[in-house]
Amino acid sequence: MITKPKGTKDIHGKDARKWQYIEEIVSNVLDKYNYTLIRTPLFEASDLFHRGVGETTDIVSKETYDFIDRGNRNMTLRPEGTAGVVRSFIENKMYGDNLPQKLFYIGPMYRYERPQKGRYREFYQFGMELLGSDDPIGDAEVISAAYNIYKMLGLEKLKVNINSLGDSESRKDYHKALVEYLKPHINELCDDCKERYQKNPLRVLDCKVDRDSDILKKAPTPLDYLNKESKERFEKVCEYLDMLKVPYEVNPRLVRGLDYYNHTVFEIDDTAKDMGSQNTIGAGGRYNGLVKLLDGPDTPCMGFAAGIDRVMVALDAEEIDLDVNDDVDLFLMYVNDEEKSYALYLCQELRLAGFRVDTDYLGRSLKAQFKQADRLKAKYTIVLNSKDLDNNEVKIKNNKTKEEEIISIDALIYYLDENLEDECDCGDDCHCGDDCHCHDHK
RNA sequence: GCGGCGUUGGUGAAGUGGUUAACACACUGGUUUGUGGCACCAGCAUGCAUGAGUUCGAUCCUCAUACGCCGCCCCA
Repeated sequence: MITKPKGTKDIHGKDARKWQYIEEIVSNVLDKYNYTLIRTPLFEASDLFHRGVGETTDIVSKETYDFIDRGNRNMTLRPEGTAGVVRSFIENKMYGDNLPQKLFYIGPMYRYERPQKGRYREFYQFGMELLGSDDPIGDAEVISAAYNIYKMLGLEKLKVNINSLGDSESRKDYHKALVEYLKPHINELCDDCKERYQKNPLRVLDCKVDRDSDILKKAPTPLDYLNKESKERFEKVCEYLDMLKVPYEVNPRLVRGLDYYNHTVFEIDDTAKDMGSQNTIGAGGRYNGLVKLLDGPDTPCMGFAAGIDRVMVALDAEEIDLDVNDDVDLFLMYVNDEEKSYALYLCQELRLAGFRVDTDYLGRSLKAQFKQADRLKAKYTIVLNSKDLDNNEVKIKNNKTKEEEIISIDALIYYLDENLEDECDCGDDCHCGDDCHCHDHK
């Protein structure tokens, strides 16, 4: 038997409905912020990620899915979303359109890693990018949008960490200072940190092992080296976050793994137990240098990305059961051929009218059809009967109340409309019919 | 890239170096029922991830491979 590749998964059944629901919330919320969807290719020229994400990052140096296509081009399955969006921004000359450009994406990303909880080789992210604004309100808004999406999904145990790496000048100063500070202490650090010191000294800061040691507690942080401008900027971001009532914590030792960040960086964790070691459900920051690095005009940007797989883990850890509706409205039963063809027709009419309708496809006995209706949690059932059909009538049964009614076929749509309308359980006494966006109220 | 544990039917799983691989749920058929949901009866793994080895004989022991889960690294 051929099985799916390592670290991938099939999403189906009730889970698939949950995914759809999450994606719907993301789209709806970001639509209110006036972000528009952008879809970029799942694979790009390898150079895009080598230059954009950073040659020395682990993501690029050891986790990409690379392949050579039949035209001998080096291609890479995208390991993250920002590089592709920026490439598209430049290639389509969006910098010439109204700025800022406010874009969001949802889709699969690929990293060649050992799978574990909340981590797959093919995983899903949604993200947003604000391109062309350097104003701190953008930083605050992106963070709050991210926060609000999680809240909208019902997540409560959120922790927002923010920090500032400063502009390139501040960052350079700090880097130098940190290396000098750590140099005499090198042998007291854990083995991983010895390696980090060589490769990416900033990462020593959030080491899980040495985090509590005096060496790191006393180590300089990026905040200590912000120049005046960067510092004022960061204070503004915090001020705006207060205004937006986003609870956050300044974490001076927060650093990010991708090279393109500067100024504001942030991470949103879910603090519920059972999150495993992957408790970061989203992260982002400002990347003012990236567009220019990729040969576009110097354009300041702010962005965010969330791991949908991890959001699913978080929902699970917080024991939130997304209330997805997978019940069918009506199950149609039949016995003989005449009824069968009429069932086919009636199904179509009701579906076009907007109801979720199902029927038997296996020539099952009436008893088995009733069982099937129960399994599908049909709200209503109809057993087609030749005599009733001759009278242009059907007997419809409410499966909850067990009440049966004989109504004319012409009135069927109206009947279902009336009776299914108040099925909405958003708790807000809403009488939205088909176009229900009840979760908007929650 | 490194480490630990795991892999038995549609599902959850018990189990043993040697004829018929427990039990439950689900599923299918039947009986009963004023057209089902209850009850009862019957059916449902020639096979225990794959490959090789040890053995008279392996699902059970050994090794390798694949996949899964968890952790490290790293990251969403």
